[in-house]
Amino acid sequence: MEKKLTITDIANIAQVAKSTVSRYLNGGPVSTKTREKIDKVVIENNYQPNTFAQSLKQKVNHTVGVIVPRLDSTAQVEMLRGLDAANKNDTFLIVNTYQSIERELAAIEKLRTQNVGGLIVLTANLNDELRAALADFDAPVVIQGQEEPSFHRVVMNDLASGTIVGEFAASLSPKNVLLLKIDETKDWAIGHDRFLNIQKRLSSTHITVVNSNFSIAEAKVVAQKAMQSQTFDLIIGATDRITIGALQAGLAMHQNAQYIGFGKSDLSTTVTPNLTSFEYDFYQTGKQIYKLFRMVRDNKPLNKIRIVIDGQLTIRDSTKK
Amino acid sequence: MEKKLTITDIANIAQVAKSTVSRYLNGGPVSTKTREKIDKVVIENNYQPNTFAQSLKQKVNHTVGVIVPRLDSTAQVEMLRGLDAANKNDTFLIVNTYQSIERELAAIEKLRTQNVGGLIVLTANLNDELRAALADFDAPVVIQGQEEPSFHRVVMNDLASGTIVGEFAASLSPKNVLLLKIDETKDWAIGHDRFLNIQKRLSSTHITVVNSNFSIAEAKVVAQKAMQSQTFDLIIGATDRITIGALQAGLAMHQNAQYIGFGKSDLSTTVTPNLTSFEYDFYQTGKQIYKLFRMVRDNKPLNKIRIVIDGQLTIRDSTKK
DNA sequence: TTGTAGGCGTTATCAC
DNA sequence: GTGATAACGCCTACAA
Repeated sequence: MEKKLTITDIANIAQVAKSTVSRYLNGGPVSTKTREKIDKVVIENNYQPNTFAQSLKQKVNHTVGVIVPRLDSTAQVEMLRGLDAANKNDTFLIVNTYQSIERELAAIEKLRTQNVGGLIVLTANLNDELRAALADFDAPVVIQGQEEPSFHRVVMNDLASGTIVGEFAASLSPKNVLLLKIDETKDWAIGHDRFLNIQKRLSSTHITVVNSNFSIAEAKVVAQKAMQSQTFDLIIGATDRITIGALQAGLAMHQNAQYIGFGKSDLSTTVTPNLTSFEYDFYQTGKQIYKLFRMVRDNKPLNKIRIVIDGQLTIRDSTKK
Repeated sequence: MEKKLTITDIANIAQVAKSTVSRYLNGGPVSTKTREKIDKVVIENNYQPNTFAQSLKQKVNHTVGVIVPRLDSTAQVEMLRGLDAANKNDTFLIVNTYQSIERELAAIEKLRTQNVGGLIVLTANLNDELRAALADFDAPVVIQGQEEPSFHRVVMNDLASGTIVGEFAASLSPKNVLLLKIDETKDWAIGHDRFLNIQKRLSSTHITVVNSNFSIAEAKVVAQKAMQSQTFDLIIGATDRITIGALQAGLAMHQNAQYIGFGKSDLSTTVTPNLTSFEYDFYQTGKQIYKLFRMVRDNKPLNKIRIVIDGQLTIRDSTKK
């Protein structure tokens, strides 16, 4: 816990100029003899360069802010894992905004004052204010989750997913369907796109649509209420968690429905019955996001880039009667 | 996205010396007239001071590294939320180590080179190497989760919890008990302390002890295997997730047991039946950790400080026959 | 109250 | 290959 040594200190100890030490540290040309001298001193004193001084010079900041709406979500955590896996030499500053717009704005502002070298916004759900704040940001920005033409983005192909799920759902010939979705003003991709084609494919079936939030508990309450007046034979939830809430409601209300979820949580295979679910690979998505970010930072493309991630339907017990 | 303005730039524009601008920025004495001049320029140009240059002088680094073994855990995320809530003006650098010792060592090393102003290690599970690395760290370190006398720490009172759970379990007069725990070499607090007094209180009952990891899936597999040769009427899992895995195994194997978990996940109240669980308030724990960290950083106490968090048993349907 | 002149630790440029 | 020396952007005596 002694005070940190500087490049000057070890230069003095090793009897060389500090510029030589700097060269040594950065792999510049150094004679074997002096290299050994410096080696010794550096190791003995466990020298660590001062990052601030380095960054002060280098100007390129390798800290990138990652804004995530919540951490208690498999999708988010998997994307973070993907970012980590693809990461070359950046440091991620993860900021949890707890699904609050105000916190998100504050986070952007704080990250700005911290001069992060870029911004990755997961499950971006932008209003005009956020859009403006991000557009103003003086470093590359990549967002994920929503179709925002004015930003570089990685989006899930929710329209196509809906078609696939809708077709599969139709093939089950349900009589009375419950759709548990998210308010589309809160999450357009999930609340609107994901369900658009489901509803189209089931247009000849009786459908009840109810909004929930992302928690199991809320989904259970909402589903239970819907079940008081009707009996459903197919329930599609906007996420696995939501579907699980519905499943528990179904159990409590003794309704014997089939269930379909979205996501790739470990929950789907551990709940009984195992959940049929439309799955996105969020780990790979995270990698893609990082790659896109690097691309944007390095090449500063003129046009906004859009990457689309497809998923696939995995059929499990919850849709086998 | 223009190049950043410096304090010198705005000094030039405002026709004052840069030291005056610096004083202005730091609340030093500035006349109303010049203040207004500078105000104008700063706002118009949306000036942001360079954190690196600032930190280079200030020496006190307000970036705190937070090492967390996993993010897909209610306990961890709640502690992070507590840290956020208690946070005064630090920036947390969250590093997920994915439960890997190597990654944890690497994380410590990386955080060291980043000169973080401190370290908070959640659910610290230390081996000698980690212990050494942390002891060497040239900034305050606070750990959580394990009884490590050589570190400032916040620990859960797992011994007392075990007593409470054990007594309650005994009151259910079970005939055959399954304990699903964690390998004690992997997590002493949970694997050993948490179960020590449970086993004591149930010493006159037939007990089977099996190890699992923290995932629902693994717990289910392990429990199912145990159930092949025996029928249990009480199952106690080391965490809620583990208990839920067991519960699903029980369902699959048509065993009608009672269940007790540990933790405070939203799962316990959404699963059917609702889980009786010994609950710790990890959000408050997170706050405590931050307070302890601040205390340590500011006062540099000579002795290691230990804070103990108690929990409470919440009885729900899973132990009501 | 203001401005001048260092200095924080590092890297980059240039002579040597 | 090496070593002065000048930046980087900010802060802080100190002098004016």
